[in-house]
Amino acid sequence: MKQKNYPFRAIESRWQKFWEEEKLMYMDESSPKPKYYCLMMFPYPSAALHVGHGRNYIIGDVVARYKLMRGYNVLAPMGWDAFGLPAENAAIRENIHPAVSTREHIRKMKEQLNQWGVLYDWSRELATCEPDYYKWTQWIFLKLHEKGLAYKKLAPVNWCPSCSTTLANEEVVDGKCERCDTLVVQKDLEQWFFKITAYAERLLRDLELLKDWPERVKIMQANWIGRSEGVEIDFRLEGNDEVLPCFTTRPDTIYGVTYMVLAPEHPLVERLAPEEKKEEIRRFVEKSRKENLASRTHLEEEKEGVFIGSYVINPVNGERIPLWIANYALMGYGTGAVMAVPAHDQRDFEFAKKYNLPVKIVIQNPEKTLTLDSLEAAYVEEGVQVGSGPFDGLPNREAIEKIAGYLEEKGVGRKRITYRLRDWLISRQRYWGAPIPIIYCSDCGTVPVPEDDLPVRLPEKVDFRPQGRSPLAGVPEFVDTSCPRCSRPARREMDTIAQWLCSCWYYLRYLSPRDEDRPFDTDLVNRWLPVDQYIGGVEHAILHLLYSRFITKVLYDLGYVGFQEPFQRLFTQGMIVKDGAKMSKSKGNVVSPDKLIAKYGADTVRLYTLFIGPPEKDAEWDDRAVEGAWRFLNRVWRLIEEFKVQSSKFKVEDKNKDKKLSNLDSRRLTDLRRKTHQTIKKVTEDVEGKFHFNTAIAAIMELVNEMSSLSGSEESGLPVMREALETVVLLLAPFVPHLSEELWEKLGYQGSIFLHSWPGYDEEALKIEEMIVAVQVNGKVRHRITVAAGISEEELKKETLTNDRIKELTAGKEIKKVIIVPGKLVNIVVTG
RNA sequence: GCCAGAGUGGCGGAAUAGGCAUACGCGGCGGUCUCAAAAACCGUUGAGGGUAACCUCAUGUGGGUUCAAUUCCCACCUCUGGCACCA
Repeated sequence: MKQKNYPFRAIESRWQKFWEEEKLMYMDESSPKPKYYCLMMFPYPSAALHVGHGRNYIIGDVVARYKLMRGYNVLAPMGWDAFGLPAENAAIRENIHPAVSTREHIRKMKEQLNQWGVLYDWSRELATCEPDYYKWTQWIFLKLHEKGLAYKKLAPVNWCPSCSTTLANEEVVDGKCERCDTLVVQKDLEQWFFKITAYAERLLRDLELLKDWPERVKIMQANWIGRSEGVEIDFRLEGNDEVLPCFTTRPDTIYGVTYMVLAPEHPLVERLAPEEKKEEIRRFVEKSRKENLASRTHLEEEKEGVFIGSYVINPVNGERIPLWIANYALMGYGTGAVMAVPAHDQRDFEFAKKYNLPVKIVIQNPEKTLTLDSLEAAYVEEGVQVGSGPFDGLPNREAIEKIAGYLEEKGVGRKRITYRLRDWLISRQRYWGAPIPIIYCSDCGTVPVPEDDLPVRLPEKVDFRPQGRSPLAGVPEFVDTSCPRCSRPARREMDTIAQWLCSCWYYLRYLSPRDEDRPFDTDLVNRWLPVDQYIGGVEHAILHLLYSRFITKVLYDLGYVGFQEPFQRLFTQGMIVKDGAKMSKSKGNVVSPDKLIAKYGADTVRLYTLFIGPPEKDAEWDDRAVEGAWRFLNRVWRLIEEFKVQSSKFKVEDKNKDKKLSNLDSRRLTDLRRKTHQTIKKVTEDVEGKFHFNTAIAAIMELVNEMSSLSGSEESGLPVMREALETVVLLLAPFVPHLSEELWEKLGYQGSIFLHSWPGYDEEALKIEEMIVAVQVNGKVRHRITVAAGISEEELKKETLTNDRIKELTAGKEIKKVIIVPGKLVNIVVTG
């Protein structure tokens, strides 16, 4: 007989059409079923998707379809993160208007999603570049502005020379632009910021609420926020009453301060320098500004500095402390001033050695006495206070508290908490983004655009190629406007909003995507959020997820939403790599799903993608291994074809399984029934728990293997066979939906399998009559015996010790101990 | 440097409230079908030894706890990711 492959092409197109017509995945607002919001991170429409991207959508689709079968009212929407640099750069490269290329990319990607059999409620589709969406992104900007959380200031900011725009701190990776790897430089620019630092504490604290987030994502966010407790100490400037505050986490080392360092950008530098030093200092400041961020913030970089020429006074002992500026002090952290304790800080130590500054030991090592001559590195371990006046003899851990208290009492310091987190730079000098809704009037100053005037539309006819200033500056119809307050001529803000803000709130918009009167419906949103399951790549651990949490908290404070965290559960899937590397066009290792789908169908690609390994881990793609998934699906197909032939031969119409099952005589059938129910249990647990689809699929394969070996059985076995087959099809449904629908129909059912409920298992069927127990001698498995399932420990012991083979193995030896592990093994400990 | 996570057959990976290591799949080998090949199907497959029953060795390395360790403890090595002059 010629083996025929199953006709996946016809099956897949048939069911894709059916699902869309039946609106299978369209959420029904009036449904009484419990809600389930299953959200996948929406993509940038910049290029065609590869199999690595597919993993995200396939996992999400499995979860959505599974929840559908579990009787939930599922919301699984999809949209497009369409604004921002990737879309704009692609547009520049292809020399097509971003609006056109974006639309084209969306069309292509949507087609791919459809081919994968991934379902969404397309009636809720949105794109962040549409005016009816970005109108509300602008509205959020205005709300933050109203609250004093959006401000403009002149500051040294990250500038990417290649992208010709400023970047947020979070977009600078290793001193390079996250997008194009160009070295980022510092520039002084007037830019818009969001005061995310005002939420630092809450963003950190509320991580504890996120019980179902991966631990590593929470750790990454906590590190990024970088809370540290310390003291801000006032150092008086010598010769006047001005005070220079300085943050430290080590007040216990205050007696060891031998110099002080200011960041080159520190505003006091210019003023404090005496006339004869000004030139030298100006040159140093210039030089360190030119250094890019990458080298300014790396340990390996040589520390350099210049003595300013003035002094400050140590508040605890009145010592005169020289003031320096150095490249290793950062303006953005603490107060931009560092009290230097070379004996107990490695950076200060290196700097002091280089410039011959004094070193003073104030924490003594209790193990091995430190001396100035032998000190080769800063001593940063714990120890005992020395040379610290009234605090001598205290363990330094205690001294931290004591000295902090002492400084507060004296009024020269206060406990403070600082964060590594900086305010979020939100303006971009690019075209493809939402215009910042601000107008500058020479009389009224900075005026927000009134809500009624939103959206501030992005003009279409613009030369959007990067030229170092905002492309919108070249569009007078856009820039020239009138002041909303006094109606006199005014100018619009020409920068656009960073794309990250657009993706900070899209999950709220999905509930009422066409609402023209408000960004989202508070009632609806409170009913549907937090998102039950968010699925996406770990690369967004900080940027997108931190920003979204921030915006949600702001909206909560403003009373627009009733929850403080947007995403209840988060799942971050691993990357799919090829030849050990991330798929990329430049490496030429991109696996396109199109060819594979044409050859094997979407179900095979889905099954392999899920089977490749645990979904939270990276996995290596192997084209050959796809065959395995393909072979398996064909086997399932054939099994059902054969079953149909067989059952028609016996003319079994009986659907009453229980009656048939009660007089089963064949042991193999009992075993199959047990396997069936074991598989239901296993698959359900794997899907409910950690999304371990790989082991769930392996379990189904085992069941199918057992059925194959049982082919050609007698008539009485048909109901058991039928139950097993139906189970296989139901359990496979979320993974391989097209084939499952088709087989479900072949088994005689009408309507979508996803409207049928997920199978439950029968505890009775799981029971076993006898089991195989491993017998160990001194911890090594030597034999196996078959015993009744309900056997007592005593009986099992007896049974084991009287067994001929065991007697042989223990002959001439003294049995010291017998260890019984119920249901698993017996270990006989012998001597000799 | 610091913080996570991970090291298991030729390969992807199973199994950790300690209890039969290598499930499932890929690849390999042998067979069936075929003039032949491919596909498909069936069997076999950790390494070494033995005619065989069986034996020995194997979960990154070295120790430890235990009747029993991939799983727990200590030290180290390697890889991946994040952070990295944050005072």
